[in-house]
Amino acid sequence: MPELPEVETIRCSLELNLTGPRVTSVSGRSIALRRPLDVVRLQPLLIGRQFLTPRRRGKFLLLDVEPPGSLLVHLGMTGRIQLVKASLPRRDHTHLVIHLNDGRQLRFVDPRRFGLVDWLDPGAEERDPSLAKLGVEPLDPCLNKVLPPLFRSRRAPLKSLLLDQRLVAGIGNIYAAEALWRSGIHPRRSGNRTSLVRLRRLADAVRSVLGEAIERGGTTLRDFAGPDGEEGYFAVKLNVYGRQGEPCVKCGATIRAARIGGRTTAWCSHCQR
DNA sequence: CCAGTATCCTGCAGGC
DNA sequence: TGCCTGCAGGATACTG
Repeated sequence: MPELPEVETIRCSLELNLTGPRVTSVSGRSIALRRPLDVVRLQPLLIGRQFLTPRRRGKFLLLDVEPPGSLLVHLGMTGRIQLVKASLPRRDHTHLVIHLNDGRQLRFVDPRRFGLVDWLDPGAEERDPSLAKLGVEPLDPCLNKVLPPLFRSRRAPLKSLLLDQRLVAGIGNIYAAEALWRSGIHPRRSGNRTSLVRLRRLADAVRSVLGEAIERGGTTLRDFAGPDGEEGYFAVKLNVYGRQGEPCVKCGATIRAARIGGRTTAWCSHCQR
């Protein structure tokens, strides 16, 4: 489900609400997620420990604890993290529950099970097979210097390149489509057939689209810091994603959609060349 | 190495 | 109403 802005919003919420209490117990069912979830292994690693300020890398969350070590979390398509009172009924597909000594629980819920929760010993980050391959952080101010040469050496469609986490880490199907629309570039255009000027524009669009989404997430964050404290997903104003058949907000032409690199992609055939 | 496809899983919307 | 199909915001193993 979530892309970088949603993960960053969750990270921010956990920074405000998860640091402090200690873990009293860990429960759940060991089950096949993207990586096998091993609840029994997590118990001695987490019990008695305290969460520190969480970090994010691409769409991964790193929940550091003291003494040192980290929970590595990825939400896949349908993963959710809840930080709630223990009395709140559990949703279906709650795979892991971390009990805290202030009466709350950190829960990992994931119906489709494309997500993961794993343990990283101190220093294991660099060796983790998923983390090690990740490309540049898209919010890095240098993105418009780094992305153009990277994309120019590929002939896959820009849409596919944006989704490749080894090149840029954190963009998903929604924000890839939105960034292409914002920069006026056709999603099927090949990397090596796109000018450096336009690639710089694409990089800037990626940064601004993600940045604005995070700001809106921050706004939502204030709203949902309510009684149950459930993580919510926020509705960003989307200009092309899911709008096929509707008029382009810029030019009025009909938004089209097709599969590119196996993923449905929407674009404006007039604005995007 | 690169590009494209199949695949893991559940839930839901739409067609008949 | 129920059954079936296809599709969903992801990552990766595999193929050519």
